[in-house]
Amino acid sequence: MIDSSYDRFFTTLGNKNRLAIIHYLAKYGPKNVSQIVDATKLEQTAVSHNLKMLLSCQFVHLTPNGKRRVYSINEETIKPLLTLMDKHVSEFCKKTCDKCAVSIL
Amino acid sequence: MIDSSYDRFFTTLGNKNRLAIIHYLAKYGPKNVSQIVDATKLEQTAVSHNLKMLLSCQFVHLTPNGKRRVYSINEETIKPLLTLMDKHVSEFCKKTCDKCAVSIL
DNA sequence: CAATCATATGAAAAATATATCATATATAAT
DNA sequence: ATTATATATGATATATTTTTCATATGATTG
Repeated sequence: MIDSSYDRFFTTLGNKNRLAIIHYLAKYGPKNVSQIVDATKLEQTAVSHNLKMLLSCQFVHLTPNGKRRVYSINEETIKPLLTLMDKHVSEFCKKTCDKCAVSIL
Repeated sequence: MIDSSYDRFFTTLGNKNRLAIIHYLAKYGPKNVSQIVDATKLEQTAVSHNLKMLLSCQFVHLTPNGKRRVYSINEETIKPLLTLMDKHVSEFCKKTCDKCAVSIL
């Protein structure tokens, strides 16, 4: 199954908390772990675990700064990706959004 | 968490078997359930369950034909999506593909 | 260099997703 | 109408993910 390579790619994105982190970084720019913890109200360890996954797929970049670890979004991939999703939602889920279980923002 | 709406969207894609179905339909055009079962070597019930999820996100379309149910890919979304993924993989995983756990096709 | 702050790691527990099994439904053929 | 074929559904079993907990590491400060 030659295409199963995308598997991890999508599962990494398919998670509320990781998407929350992505969204936060996309909106407010580079942030360190504590800031992400404060913003998302997730536990520090959960944030670290999720960031590790995001980093391993290179959806985020890491820039250590002293004892802080600053994460930033990989805009090149994430921005068009989210745009594509928005497009899909608005085209195919216009009036039947319960059908596709994706709410219109 | 305004962006959690994408959640189901990505989890639906983040599964080996559903990606196999998507890939098969993308490559060979509209197929009925039995054909998908034969091609993917999955159980019929598993295929039906997975098709239901894909349909609910409108990644595939359904055209009943007699007692057959013919599924086809939603090219408008799937094609650019896979293109985007390919791009990401080839840009960010060139030599370090173990890092992002996505193998180059 | 001991203490502290920021973050990461690994293992176990809890939650969620997926596969499987039994069965239902719908169309078609006899 | 009965039987066969194609597919779907719901409940449960199984597998995978995610969270949590305890602790480790690494940089900074006093």
